[in-house]
Amino acid sequence: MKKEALIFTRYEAPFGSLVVLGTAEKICFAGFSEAGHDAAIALLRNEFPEASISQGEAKWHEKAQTFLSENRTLPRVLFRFSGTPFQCAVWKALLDIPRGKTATYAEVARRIGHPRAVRAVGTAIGANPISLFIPCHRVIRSDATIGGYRWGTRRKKAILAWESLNP
DNA sequence: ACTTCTTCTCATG
DNA sequence: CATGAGAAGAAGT
Repeated sequence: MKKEALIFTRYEAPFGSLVVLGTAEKICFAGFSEAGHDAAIALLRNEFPEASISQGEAKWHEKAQTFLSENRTLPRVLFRFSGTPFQCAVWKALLDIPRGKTATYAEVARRIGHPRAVRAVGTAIGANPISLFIPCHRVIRSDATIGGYRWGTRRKKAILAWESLNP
């Protein structure tokens, strides 16, 4: 199988160092890594063992930067979803959450037509490879408490705070 | 009234 | 088969 060429860029955000990975055209992964440059690469290689990863500036670089500085939403066509149909449905639903707002897991479940599959939704959101850009951090529990977060609940709070303080 | 516990639910590994 | 980034209702304090 031919190795896919993927490009990554690191960004500094108020809530941590972000690593964004994708093809020249589309973003397929985003995560946090404070542990340093090498650790970031290791993380990416671990997520995509079959890809050849190098640093560089892809087409989405400018938009990603705009997103971080102006806190805007990215068009979903910019993302490359890889996952089960269920996961894709969940992630698309997340993109419809207005910036600065939050939704509950139950609401997301209802939106995709499985009102009772709240738990499954939680798992699917947790598996989201493009954190931050797909606003998984905007999803909270029904009683308004912060649920879990793949990158730590502390970070989840930080992001939410940043979003509300940044018009 | 508040806290804990029990049960329901469903995609995933 | 067991588990999870949940939720609603019951039971106990």
